[in-house]
Amino acid sequence: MTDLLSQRGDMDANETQPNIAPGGKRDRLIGAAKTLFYQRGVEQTSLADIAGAADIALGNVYYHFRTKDALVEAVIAAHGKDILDSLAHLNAESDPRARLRAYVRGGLKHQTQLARYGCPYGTLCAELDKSGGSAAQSASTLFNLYLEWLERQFRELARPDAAELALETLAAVQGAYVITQATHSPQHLERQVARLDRWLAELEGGAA
Amino acid sequence: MTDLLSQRGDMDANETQPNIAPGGKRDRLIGAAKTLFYQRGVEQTSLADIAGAADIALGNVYYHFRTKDALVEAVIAAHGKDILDSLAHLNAESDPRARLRAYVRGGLKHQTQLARYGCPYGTLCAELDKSGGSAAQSASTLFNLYLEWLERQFRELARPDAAELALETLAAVQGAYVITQATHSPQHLERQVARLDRWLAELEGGAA
DNA sequence: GTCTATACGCCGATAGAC
DNA sequence: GTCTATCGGCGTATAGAC
Repeated sequence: MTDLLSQRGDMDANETQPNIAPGGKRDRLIGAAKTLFYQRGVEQTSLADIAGAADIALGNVYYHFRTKDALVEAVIAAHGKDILDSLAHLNAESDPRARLRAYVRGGLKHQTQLARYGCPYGTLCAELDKSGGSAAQSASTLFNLYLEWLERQFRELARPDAAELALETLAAVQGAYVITQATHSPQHLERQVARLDRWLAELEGGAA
Repeated sequence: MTDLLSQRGDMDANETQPNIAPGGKRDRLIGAAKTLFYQRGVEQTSLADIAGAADIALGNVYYHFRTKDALVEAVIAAHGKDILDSLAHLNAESDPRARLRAYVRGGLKHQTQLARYGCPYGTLCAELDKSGGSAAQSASTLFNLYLEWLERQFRELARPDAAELALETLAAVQGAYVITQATHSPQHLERQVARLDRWLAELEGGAA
């Protein structure tokens, strides 16, 4: 999980400088794959679909990624970067309680997508886990990014049970996403988010 | 959702009495499919896998189910029956609070499986939802069975917010399952279940 | 009803021209 | 680096003997 974000896939094989420009193509492939994997699932998305969405010839995909699995890993790494970016954004909030409340309310921004396709990370983890490949382990690290951040916030609230609260919070959010997708009801998400926001607002714990 | 459990698949086409014996073969196919769909996912499970696990020739599968989708629907119906059975079992508890607590503790019986493959119904719903087929709608009815039962229990506890509490409970349980699978940690499930059990024990509400 | 054999299409991956 | 063409394998579904 340490070098999850520093790795650039599997390009730098043995050449000193394979290509200076990181190339829009590689990023376009990852972006298209990220979207399609999320909407249709990994197994239901063919490399031809991804290449088409990224306007790249099918055979050329293999220049950037040796196998489909390598592309999956790159998408996971891109998700990790997205998560770190959003957490950095949350850190701009004034105090830990405000950060936590902004975190749970953040799901409302993707209400429609969540109701259709569920949580991008949760559903990806669940699918890869059943496939049994090595990518499952990489995907589970995405949750750890959230857990560590959550635990830090609760510690700053001087809560001795910070680790417990972090798990409880993540579980509550994930549960809300699951029933939101299953029922296709964005209203359910609003209700659960409002409840969690209230819970955090009333949670005991002084600022550090 | 009404006739989810009464349908027997798509056998009774136009024959008066196609076959008296419901046949162990059909049930064996459904049982094998239920297990494999759960462990590997629907898309990753081929009909050859299922036929092999059920000791039935591949071509013969199509005598019992016109398409793979029909088999998926039959598995969903079987899940519905399992759920109703387990709920009927819970109804043997003396009072609604005891029934609710027995429900959340029930997950501990499948701790190992949950840590490996997640919730059988939740992961199935999530996968089918992305595939876009008609089976997704059928799968979502499984959650409704739980929601209706949960709401009934909270109503018997004289809670005016019974529907809200039902959603909250189901979301909490599903969230616990998601992080249990993602972290492969049965201990996390124990922790969350214990917390929910305590919450239910201390929840205000008199017996009806 | 149950089986074997096979049609047909799609997908991951490769070869090789440019 | 990028493209076209294609191989090999697998999966759903069907045909037809028994």
